Amino acid sequence: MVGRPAVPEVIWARPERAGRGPRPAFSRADIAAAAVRIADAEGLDAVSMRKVAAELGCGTMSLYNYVPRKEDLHELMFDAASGGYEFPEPSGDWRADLIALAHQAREMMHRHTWVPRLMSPVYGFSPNALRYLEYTLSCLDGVDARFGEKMELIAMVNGVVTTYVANEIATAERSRSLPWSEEQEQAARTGYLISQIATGKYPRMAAGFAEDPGPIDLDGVFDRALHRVLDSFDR
Amino acid sequence: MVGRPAVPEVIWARPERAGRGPRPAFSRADIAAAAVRIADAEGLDAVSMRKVAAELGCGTMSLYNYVPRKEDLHELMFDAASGGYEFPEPSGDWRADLIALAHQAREMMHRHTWVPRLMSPVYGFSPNALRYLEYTLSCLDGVDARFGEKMELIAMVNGVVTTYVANEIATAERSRSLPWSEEQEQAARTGYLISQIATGKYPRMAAGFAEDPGPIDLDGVFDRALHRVLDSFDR
DNA sequence: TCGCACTACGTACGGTGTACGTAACTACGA
DNA sequence: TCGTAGTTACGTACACCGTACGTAGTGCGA
Repeated sequence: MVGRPAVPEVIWARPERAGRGPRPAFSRADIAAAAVRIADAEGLDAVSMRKVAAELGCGTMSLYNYVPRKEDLHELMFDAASGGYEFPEPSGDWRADLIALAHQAREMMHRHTWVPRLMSPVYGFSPNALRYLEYTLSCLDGVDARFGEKMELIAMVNGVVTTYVANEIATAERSRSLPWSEEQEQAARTGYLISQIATGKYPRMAAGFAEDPGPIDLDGVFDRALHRVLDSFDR
Repeated sequence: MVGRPAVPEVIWARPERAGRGPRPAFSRADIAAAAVRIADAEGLDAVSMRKVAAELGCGTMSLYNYVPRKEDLHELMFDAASGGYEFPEPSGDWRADLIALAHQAREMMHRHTWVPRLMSPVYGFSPNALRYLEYTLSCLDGVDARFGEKMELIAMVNGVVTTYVANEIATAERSRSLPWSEEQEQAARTGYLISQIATGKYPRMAAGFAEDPGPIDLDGVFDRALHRVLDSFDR
């Protein structure tokens, strides 16, 4: 009898080791690490129950003893990726602290490009997500604001980070599953865009692209957006 | 011979009607509408090539004459959902105009809850996306800013709308595929959260939730975030 | 009129998540 | 101490997915 429940269950509420029966061959960390290895190497879509089980060296259905649904595997992955943060003692300058944390998050997502895609479906509070949240709140200890306001600030910062990194990554991550190169794809897209602009139906876009400011400075765009959000809370 | 290309291609660059052969039985709008019907009724994951073909009343593989890859079907869906905007003459108050547009977008995403999930993978410039962009730029005609700055503003506004609506929707959209009710799921999640907070490991979250400000005012959260973004460009 | 590019679509392949059944194993209650 | 209940392990099977490929019919351009 496989222990899949007929009632909602948070995977983190399950004990890693049940009382009876043989001792589990793998820990949650083992499983998460295997899934993360696959996702890093071949992309999130390559993470299947079969492949993770093979990576662990066990039968496919054995995995279901540890992870009742694939969604829970994603939750393990997200938590594992969130486990690498450094939480230095808050400096007293909450803006600087949040900026540093946002940069950590951005770097993590560049290392694990599948994380932004997991942000929407995974809305749970995994252990490392809770640690992250608590630390962020600690950075705001000196700020005179209600809890709700602080949470809104944190949500906006996290939102900006996720949104912007997702955009930065989009092309690269997409091209993994395509039978042609990223450059070819880009060329086709921009070619169509240029042809559309050339129709004259979009004069403002035409004027804008005529300026040609050279390649986009992604770091600058990210930092400006981040600073704007922080400024908007810093009246 | 099915006309699937070995080279990248933007679906919008394809002519709807080829010269030779029998006239196509469906238009792109027909196909998009069928897919949208399914997604609205059963969720995005229920949109498969087979189901869309069945909804149209044709064989599965016939659909590939119109839509070379499933990704293109998503692009059609996104464009169809973006086709319902109203673009009133800009009032001269760009903040008000962008707020109105953001509210339109939010309402659209509440009607078509699958749109936020399509925002990341679909990064193309569909016809209606271009119209939307051009209109947004026209709202900023009087603003003294470079093209790049305006685009950054638009990106932030769109980002906020998508992020926030995605969060608003997450629970409801998720619960569609689950064998239990949304309320049961919520209860399990918050139950775990409470148990974690009760451990004392997260004192700031504990203190915050102890305040208990009642149910979250989603409209207010959305509007505040939107206003903050606009303010940050309005020095 | 010829030929070719197109439409239509059935079949088939390799993949997916996971329900279910069976066998081995171990900690707990008696 | 000894069942036995609950766990681990895992093979098989089902329904579904995207889509490659082949074939037949259709109608425009030459």
